[in-house]
Amino acid sequence: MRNNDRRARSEGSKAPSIYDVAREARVSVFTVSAVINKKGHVGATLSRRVETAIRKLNYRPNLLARSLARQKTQTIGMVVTDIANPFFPAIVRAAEDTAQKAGYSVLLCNSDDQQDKEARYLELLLAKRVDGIILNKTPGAFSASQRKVLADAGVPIVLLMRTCPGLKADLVQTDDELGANEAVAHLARIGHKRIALVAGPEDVSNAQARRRGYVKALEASGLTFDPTLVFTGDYRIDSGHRAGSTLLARRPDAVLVTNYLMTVGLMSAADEIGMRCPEDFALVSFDDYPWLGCFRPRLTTIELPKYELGETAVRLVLERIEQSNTRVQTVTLLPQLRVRESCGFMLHRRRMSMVEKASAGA
Amino acid sequence: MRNNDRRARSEGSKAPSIYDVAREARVSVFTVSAVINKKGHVGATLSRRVETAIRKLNYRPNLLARSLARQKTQTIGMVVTDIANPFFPAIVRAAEDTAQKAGYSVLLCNSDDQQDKEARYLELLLAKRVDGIILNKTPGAFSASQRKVLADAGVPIVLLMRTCPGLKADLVQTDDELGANEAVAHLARIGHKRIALVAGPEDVSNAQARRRGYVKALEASGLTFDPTLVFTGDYRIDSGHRAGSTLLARRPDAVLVTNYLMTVGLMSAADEIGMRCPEDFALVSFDDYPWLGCFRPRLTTIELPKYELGETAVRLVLERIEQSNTRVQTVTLLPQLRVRESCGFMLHRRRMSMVEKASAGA
DNA sequence: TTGTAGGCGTTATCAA
DNA sequence: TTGATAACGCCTACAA
Repeated sequence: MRNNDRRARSEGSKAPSIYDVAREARVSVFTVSAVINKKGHVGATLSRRVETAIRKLNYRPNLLARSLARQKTQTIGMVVTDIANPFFPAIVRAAEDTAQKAGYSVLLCNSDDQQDKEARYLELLLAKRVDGIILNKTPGAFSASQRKVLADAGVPIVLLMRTCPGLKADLVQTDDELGANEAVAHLARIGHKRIALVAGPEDVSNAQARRRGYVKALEASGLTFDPTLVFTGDYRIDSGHRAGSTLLARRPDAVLVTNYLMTVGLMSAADEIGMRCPEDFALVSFDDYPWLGCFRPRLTTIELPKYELGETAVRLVLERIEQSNTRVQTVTLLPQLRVRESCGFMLHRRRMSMVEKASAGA
Repeated sequence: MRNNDRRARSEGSKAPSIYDVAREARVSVFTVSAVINKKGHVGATLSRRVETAIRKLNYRPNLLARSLARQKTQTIGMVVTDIANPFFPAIVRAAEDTAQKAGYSVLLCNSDDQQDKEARYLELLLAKRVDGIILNKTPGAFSASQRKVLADAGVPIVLLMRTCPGLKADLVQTDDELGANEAVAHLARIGHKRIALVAGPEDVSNAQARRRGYVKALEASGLTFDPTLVFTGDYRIDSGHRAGSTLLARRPDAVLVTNYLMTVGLMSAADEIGMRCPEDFALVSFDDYPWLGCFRPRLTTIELPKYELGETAVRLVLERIEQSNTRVQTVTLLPQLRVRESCGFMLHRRRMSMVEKASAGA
């Protein structure tokens, strides 16, 4: 009696509703709904009539209305620093794929590592009633009121690559301490003594881990930690450039740069002051990309499994959406050292074989 | 009488609705709604009472319900080939920014250049009742039924970088014929004769344009078009690799690669067969990235204004959402040739100056 | 200026 | 198995 009457007019422009289908098929909306959602228990005859009506009217369920009624949007929000940072596209892509397979969509937000932007986006996601959130937290913690808001909303949150002080939530990350450790150990093994570090923001958990790995590997290799060989950047190109100008002037043997954008900055700084890699300094960079193996210097990198990160993040939110009572879990994926040329390994090998020849000749 | 009664219980978990606010503020939902939407004409007293109630209950409008009621989702769908293709992140980012400023969200979809995926995503976007769609069309046209579906839905569509046969819609693109033309003209100018082309899919408009630019520049430079020097790829790394294996064996002086991923593939192929750029062959690539200037060879590129692309695409959809009666428009942005080393310009200069010296000495 | 009530397009409960 | 009808939470004529 509510919807069935109006719109008797031959649909001027508006999309057909479930009522239109019901009328066309001479059944009730319930039946139509049951057919659409394959609830079974609908007679073959009616079922067929409904199918026909749907095709005839070109009916397409309004997902908005469905979400409102079901109290579930089949959408997960994802806020990352910046999709234009090449670290994220693969992760986002993986998240999209995984979500899609499970019938979910992904709403992407860029925080630019700014807390106010992040806050606004989270607000938006809550207002849109997303079923879950994947969060690459900006540096720093949430305020008490923010934490309360999030808790009250009761939306599952999965942290991505960065923990958040005071927020107990699922977490997907990579073992960055291990990654940095291996990188530095490798550099030390092939003879580098003065190993510099271009670190990420001090209040970002993965930056801390990378720093720890650096320090520990230094100790384990019997090298002394030199604070003047550490530059703290913000994971962006500019800071990498500044790091290069500062650090390279101190003539390190090698430098570990903890993300790709900073490596790009550092390399241009090196260009400007005429220093070459690996001849004048060795370099290992976090993050690997398909193009790093085919340009010079071929970068030695610590690859982070980006696709798995996105996949896992979505898997965790979905699990929590389905049953929120399970206990918080952390998934830590393994990085992988890919030795190429920038670390000076080839130079090292050549030196070694020359030494061998020399001693053989003696 | 419908919503106000239930939920007298002290909100167990559910989010407060506008009715809760109304009750708390002892006003009607209308008043609350008016305050929220700043419709003015609400007394100062009530207004204040409402504000207080909102804060107290931590009320947050349900955007789903609002969308359903207003018949407007403030969301635009964006379907691109693959966000993991480095060409897209900046565009998507720009779109996100621009949309956000206007109060819209962006729903991102990856078609992988597969028509069925594209179709499914378009279906999804329509079901979600997005207000507009930005489409980086897969190769090929829409079927008649698809065109009808899209037309019936009445959703504004803006084409991005690729036209769609049979679909009259707004379009943002770059002048790729010009870009390719300038690149090839430059190559010819510095002495390259046998210039190869790694083209994109034949049924993609921008690939056609790039091919046209190549051919015309060849003609204008008095060089003959050699079909064996043209390889048709699909804008992905693998096809670039195949292009490299095939084309480089024919010893071209130079090659124009029409996107970055194919350049990556071609460069690794070159590595494998021991050919170096620019010594053994010159190269110009479409798309520029911040990191192309600091690795060797420094790539000469045709930069496409990615940010403006995304920005313009959103601007166009928004315009059409607001008034759909304006006539279809095409925006063509200008590419920019960035001469670095891979095109052999430096080698050319050196040769030139040697010639000068030689003739001076004579 | 404010309130009432119906509509947005679904789902879901409860009878029949 | 079906049908009527009340949510879902918001907007918005139409009244008051």
